[in-house]
Amino acid sequence: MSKPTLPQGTRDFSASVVRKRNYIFNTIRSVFEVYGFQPLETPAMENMETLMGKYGEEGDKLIFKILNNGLAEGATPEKALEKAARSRESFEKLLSGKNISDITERALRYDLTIPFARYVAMNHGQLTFPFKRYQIQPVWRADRPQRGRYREFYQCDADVVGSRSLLNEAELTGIYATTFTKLGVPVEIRINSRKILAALAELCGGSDKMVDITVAIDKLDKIGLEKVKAELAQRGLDENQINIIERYLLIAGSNTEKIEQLRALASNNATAAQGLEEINFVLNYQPEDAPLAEVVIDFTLARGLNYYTGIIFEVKAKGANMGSIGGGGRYDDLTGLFGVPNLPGVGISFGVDRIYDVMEELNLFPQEVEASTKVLFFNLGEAECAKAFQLAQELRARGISAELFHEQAKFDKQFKYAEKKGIQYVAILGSEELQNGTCKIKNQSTGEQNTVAQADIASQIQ
RNA sequence: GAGGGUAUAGCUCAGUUGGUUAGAGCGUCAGUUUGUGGCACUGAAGGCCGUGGGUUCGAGCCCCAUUAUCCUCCCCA
Repeated sequence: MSKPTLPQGTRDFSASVVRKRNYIFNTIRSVFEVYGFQPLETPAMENMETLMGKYGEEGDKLIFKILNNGLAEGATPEKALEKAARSRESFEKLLSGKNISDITERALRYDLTIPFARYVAMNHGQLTFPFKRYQIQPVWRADRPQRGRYREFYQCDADVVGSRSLLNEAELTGIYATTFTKLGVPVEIRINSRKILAALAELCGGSDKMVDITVAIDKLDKIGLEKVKAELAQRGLDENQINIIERYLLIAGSNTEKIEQLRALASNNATAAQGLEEINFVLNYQPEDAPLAEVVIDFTLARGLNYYTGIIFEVKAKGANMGSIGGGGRYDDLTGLFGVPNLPGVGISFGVDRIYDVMEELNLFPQEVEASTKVLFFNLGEAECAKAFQLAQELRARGISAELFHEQAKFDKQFKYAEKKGIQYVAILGSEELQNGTCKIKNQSTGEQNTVAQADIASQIQ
């Protein structure tokens, strides 16, 4: 019998990790709530056709598919054989990349946006627009695990659907800013507009080149200007076009400086002007009570998902070696994919698992997040134990977490248990205290110890 | 999908040109110590050296394969 293992890229979470993760979830959820978003949950699995083709060619490969049941079963042996034969045929088709619904018709959720779009398309008659929902659930991707990348991870999404107002973008920026400030994580919220990228493509003489251009410039941080230029040339852009892109990529400085430089470069392009207007609007609504979040323009920001049409977001933690910890943007017609056209939307996503890793790396979790049991009653004899049990119950009734040591044991052992579990107070109730109706309360961190009346224990440990 | 590293005690890791009975620190358990923990000391338990082949008189060490895991690229949260 070999040791049991976990599927690649999945994890168990022990008590302290769960507590810290919940701290992040609760912080994000509370911000979503105060901005007026409503919760939604969708199933772990969706129909295959709901997901396929929504994330690009690469994305389809990363979707976890669920094998159909009963691939070789039937009411009679003959039918079972027939079914098995059909399954074999379908499997051949699957291998050659054709119709696969005979083999797999369900798949695990890949993100929260597409299931949300599916939900809105199914329920648009009942919803009040603009519809603001948030969703905190795990998603699954058949990616190769590595640092900051898991096969099962949580996303926390907030989307507004049914409104073209840029106020939504401003509010979502505010959600990012307040959440990361509450969590104590210094971040850069990078924004750009797909319209700016479209304008760049227009300036280079072909909107059809937009994908080529964005794919190449998105790599600027990683491979450098020269290699980006080489890649552009390889993708069929001429010297003049590459020249314009180079000037575009060299835009730098403060937000206002960047805007000026872009204006100079794209002075008479209407699409660029629209994009700049969007960016300006969002910048003018920067929240003032969120000092840890800095909103910066990043004209090289492109983002892969091809359904974005307006403002796009990406969040990077400052001082941590980690990819983006959040992202999102505006999509003009997401539900169109599901037969309900003309419903625009905009949304953002938090990557909790990466936020956790960053907070762990930068040591940002407040100590009290890990607090468990508040007080441990020592077990010092039969009668003492009975009294301690009663006192523990009284504390529990008042919402104070209390434990009674499970057996009579030496002080040493009971103290060590309290220490290891990080229990803040121990309550010592021995024969003497039992007789006097008192109890000794010791603060584990300071070593301070007081004898108090049994009725006063709760107030003593608050 | 492409490339690289690692695999030895519960955990982190040593292990000499290939040579007798594979080590350390931490952790665990027990004792010093049955009314005051964290410290110290003493002792104990705990290993098919990832798995399968091969080379050799002899393999934890060399070779091949395989699996797992970590990292990089692609892409992403």
